Amino acid sequence: MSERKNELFIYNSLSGQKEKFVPIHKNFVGLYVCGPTVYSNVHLGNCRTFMSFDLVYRYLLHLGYKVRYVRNITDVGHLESDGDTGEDKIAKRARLEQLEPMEIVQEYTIDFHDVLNEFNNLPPSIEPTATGHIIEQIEMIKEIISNGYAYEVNGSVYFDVLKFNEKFPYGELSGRKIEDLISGSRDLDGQEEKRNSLDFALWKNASSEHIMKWPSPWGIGFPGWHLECSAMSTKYLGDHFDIHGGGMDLKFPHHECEIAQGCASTGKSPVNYWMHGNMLTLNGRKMSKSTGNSILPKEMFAGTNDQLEKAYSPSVVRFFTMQAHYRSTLDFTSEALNASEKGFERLMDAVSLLPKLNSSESSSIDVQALIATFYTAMNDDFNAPILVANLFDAVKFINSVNDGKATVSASDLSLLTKEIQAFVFNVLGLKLSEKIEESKLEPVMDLVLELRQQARANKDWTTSDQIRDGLANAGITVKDGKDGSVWR
RNA sequence: GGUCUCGUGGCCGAGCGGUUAGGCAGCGGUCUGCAAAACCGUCUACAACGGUUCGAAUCCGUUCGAGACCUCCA
Repeated sequence: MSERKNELFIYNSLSGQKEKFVPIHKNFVGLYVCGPTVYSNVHLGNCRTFMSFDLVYRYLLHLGYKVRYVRNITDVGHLESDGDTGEDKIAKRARLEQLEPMEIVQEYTIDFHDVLNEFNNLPPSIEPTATGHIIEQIEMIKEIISNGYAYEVNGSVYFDVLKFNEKFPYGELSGRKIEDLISGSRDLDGQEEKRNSLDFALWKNASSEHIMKWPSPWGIGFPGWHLECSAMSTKYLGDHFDIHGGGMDLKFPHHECEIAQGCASTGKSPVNYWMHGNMLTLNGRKMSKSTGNSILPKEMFAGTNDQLEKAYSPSVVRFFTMQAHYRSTLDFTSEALNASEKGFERLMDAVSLLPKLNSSESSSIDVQALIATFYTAMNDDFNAPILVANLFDAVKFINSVNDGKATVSASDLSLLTKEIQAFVFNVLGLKLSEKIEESKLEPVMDLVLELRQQARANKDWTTSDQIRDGLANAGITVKDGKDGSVWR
């Protein structure tokens, strides 16, 4: 599939248009995605972003790229509020729960991994933590200071945005003009140390009661939030790499600051392609921890949230997110989920049918052309909804072959099977619905269906319906086809 | 207040200058002991008003509505 690599286009937030993807090093891709701050449980909105980039990662792998995927864990330095006076989020949580900060970090890191694993996200190649890279962050601050783009005040170091803007465009990514930013910024407490309110902290002096702190050339303190991503992406991907992703809400100021830090320390912009995933909305509003407008994955799998009619499996939720483009907002409702669940089952039924199909002399449709549409969709900025629509064309074809209303040649069948399985399982990351002890159940079901078939042959509908209803109560659906019955 | 995005049929959601997106739901058939599934057919669209164009959901303008960012958030 290597020739298909040359046809991938990615929407670059920096330029505002789709650009042909050309990696810095042939066949290799460096991908960095901003991870979570582990001070509470991840909600569904967070998960959508990580699923979006999981799709990107998976498709790049499918195209044959060797991808180094780095996604951080923020375990220090993320302040609770603006003005750089707020408490560290993790430290605050630790104080409230009377725990060590690292106990908080551990608890929610495990939760994060569990949930992403449920959604069948591939783990990143490297998952660095901010606290594990204090030295790298200090080194980067030193470089920025020596290049003249940062200054120290009372043991804290701030990035000098106005000075930086003289040489580099600040606000390029988010499309902001520095004058607007200056006039639009509010006066907040605790900013006396800064030369300008736009300046952001690279290092913060820690008060004596502060729990998480480290020694530095400027005294005891802790790193600013924006710095960790710059330090860790540089360490593992170099000072210039291919793709940087994250949620739309990180575009400003976080990613803007990352660009500034990169330029200020190395003289060049750190990233070629910036990608931003859009938000998941609930009741028309962004899902958000701080406003409480969110649903937790565990509530979803258990069906315990009042906003949901019932429980939904991780694969259904994943399929639901894949039916919308990653750059569009997606509205979350039980009704939409129900529709996705039905569609998901139909897709998976067809996929399971694939190996059981009989081949013919020739194919009644152009199978190669059908497969090509899968690539066309994904090459157009990872357009998963189009891919899904095209897969449903394949579903129709598969069912028609199964009904004897269409034909497929042996070679086309093996090709189609290979590609569909690749796109459904490897690219979209969907899984067949979790079946209960299928290996043990299989012979039992064969026996039960055989008995029912005998009853049907004798026109003993009472017995046959009794078996069908009984199985339905056990969560097993029986479908009667021309060539006998199947169950699922 | 500033910057920006969006407004598609009952619901979710693609498309972004000329073709049926797709899924779910609905309706009519085929099949079936019945049901389910599957298949075939079918109905609802592009917020409003102007403009550009041979042609606009798609480009431009205005209005209305919703949302995001500007402050922690994926």
